[in-house]
Amino acid sequence: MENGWSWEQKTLISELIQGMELAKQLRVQFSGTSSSPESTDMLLQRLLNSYEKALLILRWSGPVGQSHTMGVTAGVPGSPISVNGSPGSDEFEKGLKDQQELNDVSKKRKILPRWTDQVRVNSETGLEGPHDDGYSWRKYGQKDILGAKYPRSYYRCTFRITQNCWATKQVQRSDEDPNLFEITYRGRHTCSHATNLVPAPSSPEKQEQKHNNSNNNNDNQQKQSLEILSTIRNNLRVATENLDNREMAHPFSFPSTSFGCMKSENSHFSLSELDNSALLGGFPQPFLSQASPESNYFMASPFQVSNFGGVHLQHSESEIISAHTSATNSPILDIDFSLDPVEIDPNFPFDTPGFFS
DNA sequence: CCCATTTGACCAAT
DNA sequence: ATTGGTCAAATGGG
Repeated sequence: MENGWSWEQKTLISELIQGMELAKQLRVQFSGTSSSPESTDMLLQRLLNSYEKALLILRWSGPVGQSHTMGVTAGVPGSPISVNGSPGSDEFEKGLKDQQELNDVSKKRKILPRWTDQVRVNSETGLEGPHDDGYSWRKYGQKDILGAKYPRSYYRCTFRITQNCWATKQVQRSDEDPNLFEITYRGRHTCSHATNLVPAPSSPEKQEQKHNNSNNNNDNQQKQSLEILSTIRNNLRVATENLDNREMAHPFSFPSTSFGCMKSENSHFSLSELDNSALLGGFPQPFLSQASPESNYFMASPFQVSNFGGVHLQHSESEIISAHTSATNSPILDIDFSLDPVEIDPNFPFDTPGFFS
């Protein structure tokens, strides 16, 4: 299956990614040394931002002749770490095989898009874990893995119930390098259409959910708004926690709510990020922030990329667009009862709201 | 009291 | 039977 990208485009992308990876490695090295001047960090960050933007622009313009029916074709993958031994092509083949099998026999297995990312954590900077990738996760399990030194943690989206968001992730600490975490994402977030959470109560205190509820379009959203509030609370908390980091150097600060299940503490969003949010109808992705591995792929082709900047896409179910856009206001229950959420993959990547300019 | 995490049990896939 | 993944009761924090 061809994804529509020309060879030149692919090459261009890979070159950009490579440059970005190198820049990130450089930054890691610099951040290790205490003697790195502040300006170096900032320069590197700006360098990375430039890469981000370039990649974004490239992808927004899309592959040549690509039909944009699927909306955004790809997000820029996040936080590529080292290029070390990433089994890119193997994974690609694997994904391809899976996909073929999936097409041939409609296996009723729940195969969600899955990709892994690696996050390195500066252990001494008070950062406790790789966990803040911009989404609200709820831990639901932990398991000792055979042959692994550290247990694996299982997280699901906080909004699984209320918004039928089936994104999950697994966090596995690396054996040899305890500062390295491998995070496997499964499924994508569909929780952002929590609509009217835009009014960011600048006071995170327990405002009455009921009041907001009247603002909410539906009746069954009571619990939802409650969770939203808690998310907002989390946002604020995290935002303050992370202030110590290098993130301070970043010119853009986000209104700390607004994005569904997204947390917005990744303050080094670039302008392109803002554009994203707008284009995607409030469905931002924490692109590329080195601290935010959550890099959602939104691609028309199930396996457009196999190894994109350190993010290994393992396989991806073909995207089924269940278009509950803002027009449909009660999509959750509908999906809940009429469709198997897993099989249908209620993810609605983006119905290309952004492409009509 | 509410909510998130912990943790052993359970289940499903090899 | 073993292992990875999820559930859900218990626990603990705010």
